[in-house]
Amino acid sequence: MTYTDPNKKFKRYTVTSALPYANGPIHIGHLAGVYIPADIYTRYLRSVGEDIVFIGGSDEHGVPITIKARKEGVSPQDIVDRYHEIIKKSFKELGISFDIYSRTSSPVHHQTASDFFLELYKKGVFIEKISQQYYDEVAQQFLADRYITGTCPHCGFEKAYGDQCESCGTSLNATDLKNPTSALSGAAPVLRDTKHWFLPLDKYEGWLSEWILQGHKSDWKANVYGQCKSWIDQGLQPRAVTRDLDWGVKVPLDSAEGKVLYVWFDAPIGYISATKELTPDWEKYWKQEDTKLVHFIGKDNIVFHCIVFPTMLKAEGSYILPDNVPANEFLNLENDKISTSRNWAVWLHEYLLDFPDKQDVLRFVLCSNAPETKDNDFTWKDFQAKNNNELLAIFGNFVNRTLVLTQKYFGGKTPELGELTSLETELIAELKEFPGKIGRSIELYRFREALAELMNLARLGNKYLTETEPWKLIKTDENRVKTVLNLSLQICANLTILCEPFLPFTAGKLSQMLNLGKLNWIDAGSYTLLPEGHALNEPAFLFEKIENVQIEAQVNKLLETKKANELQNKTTVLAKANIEYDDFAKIDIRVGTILEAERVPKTKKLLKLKIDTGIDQRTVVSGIAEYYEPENIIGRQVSILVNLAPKNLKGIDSQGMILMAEDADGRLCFVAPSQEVKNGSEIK
RNA sequence: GGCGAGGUAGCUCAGUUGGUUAGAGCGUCGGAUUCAUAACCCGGAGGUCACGGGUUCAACUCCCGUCUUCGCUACCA
Repeated sequence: MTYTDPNKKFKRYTVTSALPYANGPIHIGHLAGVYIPADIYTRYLRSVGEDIVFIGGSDEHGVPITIKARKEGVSPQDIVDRYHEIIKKSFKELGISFDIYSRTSSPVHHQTASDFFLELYKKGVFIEKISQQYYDEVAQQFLADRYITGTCPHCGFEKAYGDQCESCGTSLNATDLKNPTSALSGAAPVLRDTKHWFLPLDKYEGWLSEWILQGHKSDWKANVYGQCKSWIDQGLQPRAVTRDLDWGVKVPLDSAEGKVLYVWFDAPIGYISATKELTPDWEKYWKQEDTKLVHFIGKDNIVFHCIVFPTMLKAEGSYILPDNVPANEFLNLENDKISTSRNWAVWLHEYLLDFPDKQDVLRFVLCSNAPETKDNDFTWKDFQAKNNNELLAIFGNFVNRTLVLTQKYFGGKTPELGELTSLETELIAELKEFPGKIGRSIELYRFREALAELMNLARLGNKYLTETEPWKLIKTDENRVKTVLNLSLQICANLTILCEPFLPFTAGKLSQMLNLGKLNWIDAGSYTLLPEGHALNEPAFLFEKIENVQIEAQVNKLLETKKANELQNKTTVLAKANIEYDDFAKIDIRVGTILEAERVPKTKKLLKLKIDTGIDQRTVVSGIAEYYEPENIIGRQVSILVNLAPKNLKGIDSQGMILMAEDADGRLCFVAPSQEVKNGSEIK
């Protein structure tokens, strides 16, 4: 029985958490954004007595995994096996309570995804398109964009990938590359026709608009709603659901040899296949209108879960749609973006080793600091402060002082509840409100708020003890002390129930110390959870202080990473292959002077320059607007490549290229003669 | 440039449909206390609600503009 659905519109819940990509371990960003909120939500609903399945699993297909496998000389299966195990184990140790943690390489998933595709195919949902794609004739296969390297058409970097140039950061199409080379065989690939199936999102625009823009205007988070609106308003395009690749779910059609489902198509179906693996009753969790489907994801996944996947479900026809998609923003680490490739992260499996038995500390910190409404920052100093000054000082300390006093005065047995003063009746009335307040916040996906409310219950307890001063009263009025400690113990019992979704390990310890049986949310709010004379177990600390040395060790670890990264940045790009003098002689570089400069409207980086090259005056468009103000560069001498074929940019014919030096972080500056020379002077 | 989400106390965040004196936690300062892991409890200080206009009797809240952070997207010979 939930607080926000008193009429019981929903009879059961399907909660999914984004499938982590199995090419690396889990870090705190994943946890704060997705898994901790999802786990709190799930544990709460279980405690409330709802029928719920909590689904997770590894996303194991896609090109990056095949690339990593090639690099390491192992099979893609080896890669996903490795990370799947690390991820699964670390989730379990943190207490993320999946009902099933599956994987998309499982046979059930392959079958399910395949069937799903076939069903849409039979319904005539897809459109087929033939396009040209690079094919490696030596390796006899089509090449994913990532498998093609070549010269970047923008910056000339020779090892740009087919989807992106790592030198200038531009995203590319493989067909943009000059001198494309296959990473498989080293051969020059050729363009070949290939057929692919597309999901025509454009045809569902009207429906999406009605369902999301009208139907979920008030209950979806602002960031989620806004992002969806932005996509729908801009107009949706058909999206390819298949790829030429041999790692993934095979396209179940005769004419689709060597093709697999595109990873974004197969991954969300993983939620369904995992449910299938979990229970033969899976259909009621996916196909009955009285099931509430909730996707926990990060903001990078909004479009897939709000637009693409629902369109797939809608097109299939027999599935329910998500009721909510509570996407979180991003978590930063020590003022810098978390990055797997730069190793700038706190890795869960490392945390679990460095801070044994402190799962709840991480859960607490990441929940209280979760990026629910905007990007947030994790710092080790804050981690320490939250543990020492809140979790320990308020929660742990209250429990400890209550148990120690009970041990001391009453031999560890729950004393009897005597006469109640107005102080107690107020306390009892307040206590009664907590389950509802916390529950409602959780149901509305306001986990920070819920956790803060939980802490307020411990505060209430501390205040009660301070106000009644049982350590003084014991000398004069033992009966009164019995009442005070009885109620304090009842608060501890309530904390046990209410903290479980957030701090399951603590709940376990508390339950053991209080010698409690299994209690549920419905029991909370009561002041008679522990009967008179109930024997307690030996008290122990719930939390321990985190010392400066431990924090310094973690900070130093990050500083090391930073140093290593800087070193790496300093290493310059390797020299290109040798050329003959004749090749160089073809290049005509002159010194010229900037006569005019203005911004190209509606661009961020482009300046339109008029250059006196000594030969002529010509117009050049240059991407330097982020580094130079137009008015500051007029009259400057620059180097200009004058015999480059003209190119039209934003409607302007650019006749040449200004030479720029670029450092590791992409900053540009002019390359110019060290003293003024005549315009038109050759550079050689 | 377009779109989306932000910009509120030193830090992390609340502020519902515009309505007394803008709130909370942590930190800080002071007090009280000693049952408790120097913890708890009480109190104080601390805010031009990014900035500039406008609507209104009244604006953190609504409208317009500017600056700024993050994300997506375009361009960057």
